[in-house]
Amino acid sequence: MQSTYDPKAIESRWYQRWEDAEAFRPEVNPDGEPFTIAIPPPNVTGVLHMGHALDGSLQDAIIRRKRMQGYAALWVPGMDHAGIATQNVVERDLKSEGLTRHDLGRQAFEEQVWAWKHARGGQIVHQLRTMGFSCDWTRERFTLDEGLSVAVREVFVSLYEEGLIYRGLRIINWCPVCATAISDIEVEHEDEIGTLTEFTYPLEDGTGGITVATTRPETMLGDTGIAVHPDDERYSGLVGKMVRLPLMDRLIPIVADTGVDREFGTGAVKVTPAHDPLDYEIGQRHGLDSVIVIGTDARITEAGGQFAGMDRFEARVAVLDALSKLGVVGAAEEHHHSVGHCSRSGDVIEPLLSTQWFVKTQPLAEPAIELIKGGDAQFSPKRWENNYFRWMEDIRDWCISRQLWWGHRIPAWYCDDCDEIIVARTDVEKCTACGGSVTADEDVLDTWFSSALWPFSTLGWPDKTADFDRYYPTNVLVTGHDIIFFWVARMLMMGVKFTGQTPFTDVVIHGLVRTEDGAKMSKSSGNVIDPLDLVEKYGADAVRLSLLQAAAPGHDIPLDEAWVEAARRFGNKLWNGVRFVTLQLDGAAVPATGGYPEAPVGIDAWILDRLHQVVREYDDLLDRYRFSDAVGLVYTFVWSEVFDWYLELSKATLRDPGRAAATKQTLGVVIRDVLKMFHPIIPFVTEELWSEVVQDGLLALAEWPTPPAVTADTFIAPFQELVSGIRRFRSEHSISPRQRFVAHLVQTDACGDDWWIEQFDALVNTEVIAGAPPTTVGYSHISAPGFDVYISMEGLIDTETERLRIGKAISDAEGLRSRTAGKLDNPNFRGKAPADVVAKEEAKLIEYEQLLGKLTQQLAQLG
RNA sequence: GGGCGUUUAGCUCAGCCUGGUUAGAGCGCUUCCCUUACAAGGAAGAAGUCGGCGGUUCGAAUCCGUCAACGCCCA
Repeated sequence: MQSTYDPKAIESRWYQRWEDAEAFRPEVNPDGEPFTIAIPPPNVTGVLHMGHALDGSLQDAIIRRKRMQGYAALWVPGMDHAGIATQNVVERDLKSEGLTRHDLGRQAFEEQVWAWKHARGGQIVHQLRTMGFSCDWTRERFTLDEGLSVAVREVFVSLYEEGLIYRGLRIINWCPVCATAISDIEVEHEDEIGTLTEFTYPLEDGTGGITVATTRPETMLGDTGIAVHPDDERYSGLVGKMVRLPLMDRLIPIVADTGVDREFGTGAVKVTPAHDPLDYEIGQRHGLDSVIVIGTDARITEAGGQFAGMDRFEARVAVLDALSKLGVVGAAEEHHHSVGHCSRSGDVIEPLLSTQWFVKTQPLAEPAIELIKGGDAQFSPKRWENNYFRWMEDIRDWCISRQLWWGHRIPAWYCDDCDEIIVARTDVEKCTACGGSVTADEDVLDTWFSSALWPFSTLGWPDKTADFDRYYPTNVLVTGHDIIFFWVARMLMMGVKFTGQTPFTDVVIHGLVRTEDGAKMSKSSGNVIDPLDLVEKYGADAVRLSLLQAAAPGHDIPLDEAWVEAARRFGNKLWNGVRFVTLQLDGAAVPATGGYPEAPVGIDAWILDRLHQVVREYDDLLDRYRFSDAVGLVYTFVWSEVFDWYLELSKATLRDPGRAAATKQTLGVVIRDVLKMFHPIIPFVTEELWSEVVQDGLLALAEWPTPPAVTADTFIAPFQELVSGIRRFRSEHSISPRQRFVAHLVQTDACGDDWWIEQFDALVNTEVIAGAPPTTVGYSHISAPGFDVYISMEGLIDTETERLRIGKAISDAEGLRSRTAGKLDNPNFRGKAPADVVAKEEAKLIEYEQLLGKLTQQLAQLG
């Protein structure tokens, strides 16, 4: 073995071997109970970022352990087609050649996107391999695959037939840059400071005017009414009258509507039904016209008269200016309001009256809420359920049509001769009503519509496939809290609707990876940390380990590169620990399973007992998705117990021919089980080390450890305390580690063995004389439960320093004693606390008092 | 306006669900040590009134209430 750990060399060699062995196919455990995870599909345009690295590390930690536990573990990978993003990428390429998609035409454009997908899309799939994620690539899926497209069409048509998908004229969110409608949750609201300006519209009868206020003056071109609250006495005489809309010279009515907020502005509002959701409702109730004055290109339409062709923001200024000239503009004041922006392009959303396809979500939401309430599925951490319920209980219809060319075409055809709309599973050529020719709907579906089907469409649904039968429903879904609404909620709705059961039983929610100082990573602020850079620098294992260490349930993770570096150092530590073991074993292989010593004693029994406890606790934490705690547990166990203590202690035992064999055996199985425990976290280095230790088979396919319970003596903790005490003593007296001295060791409790005497040489460079305490004065005294050590002060110890050392020890011990005594003196504590807690405190009190007695005596003996 | 989260060592964070150890980790800091597994290391140490106030309890970082600051989501 090399003396240093080189992640790059190791990581390049294992992934292919795993795939060659088909290790990631569930068929490796043909008799195992199925365990399935469907990956949150990354965008086909995507490249690996920290979010994917975290999300994948969590899923891999879960699935690798399940595989080792004998489950038929399946992690289904794939990508989604990312309608808008992918179309944008290809359009950008076209633009560099001076072309638009319209120049190519729809079919040629689609071919171009497929060509792009095959040539340059899906980089992320290879990057996921770099991270070591154990997906079954033979089952990789893409949302535009034929099978998944069948699923999409089946769901669309079924929902349409049931009346849960409809086509309708509604105010939708229009993104002028993306040139498509988007759904409500793709709109991000930002608080902005606008100007609330008052205008006065003249009454037709010449008896004055009515003053309204708006932050969007340009929309007045589309006003078709004025609304006031019916109980608003200021305007009660005006309801029913007509006003003359300035600039447009149009007569519009004043109506009374309870939807008007009397406190806002003047209490009278202009009504623009085609460009505001609330106005649209008012317009509907009062039969007002809807005049679209801002088009899909965000410019004023022909209906905007003299302003036609002007950009909406230019028009805002121009309209205001024109109104000023008419003398109808009144007060203007700063106004804080929320403005919707497209989450993809960032452009200001234009509310626009438009005919689109919608999913009627409420009937779908109710059973999906029940899945969680009834315990068929649960969020972890549980508190995210509240978030889910709040959104689901107030859910609004989902606009699913997109004015794009890349995606699942909406399976609707319109008769050219009659009013018939045909929605069908197979393509339609003739009108089913009149036999006339038909025109296909131009639009495609929201990408999330196909993603909502992912857990079952990837397994072959709607066909009754063997995979669907065996691996559905999936067991765990791991994702960030940012897409609970976009994806998790919709999968639950579609899953229960179409398969009759929950698509997954556990929803593990994790946080977002942030920068070291807690800022959100974003391209625009240039603070993005590329996981592949970190992999290059520290190795994929280090990236995985550091993310999992930091992954406290459901919390955001500020990523400090120092953690990644520390994680790589752990890899080096593990590497060298294994190197020590293999040197001791001198070429002998450790069995892949079992091989535990029959009747271990001494340090072997101690470490095997700890191993047993740690595996149990680790399993419990992982079962509860407490990744940070679980990793912390085994990390500390390996470094602080196995390496810092057991390995050091074993050095003495290994020199003893009578005990070396048992310790070698113990070293082998302990390190082997450590590799097993760490494999789901850091697969590459553990697999490499497995090939050195076990020398057979793949760790990825090895059995999860189940070390037997061991009865261990309890001497190790006091012994550790004693060793630390002597080391501290050296440090406090500035005694060089090289300076050897004699220590009289007195054992006050029988330990049943004298193994520790030889340990002093190695651990504290001290010659030990065991037996009775020295009778003369002039000794320093170090105690631990069961042990006393006396060290001659002559030529070694400065009396004044020793006085200070003992004085400090006394005050520390006195603090502990009084704290414990205080509890025990309280009759309520004795009366109400559980007996074992009381007993523990009593034992502590005795220990502290004994220690204090010894220390006081020592101080007295110093003179 | 509604909901959620955060506040613990110089820095970045665990621990709180399920109350009881001398409150932990990494990085940083101080001192010593290149002891043939590892200097990417070892040993020892300093460093925290657990955001404020109030309550429940024999006992609170942990449970409850309240206030403050910061952050996120929804409207």
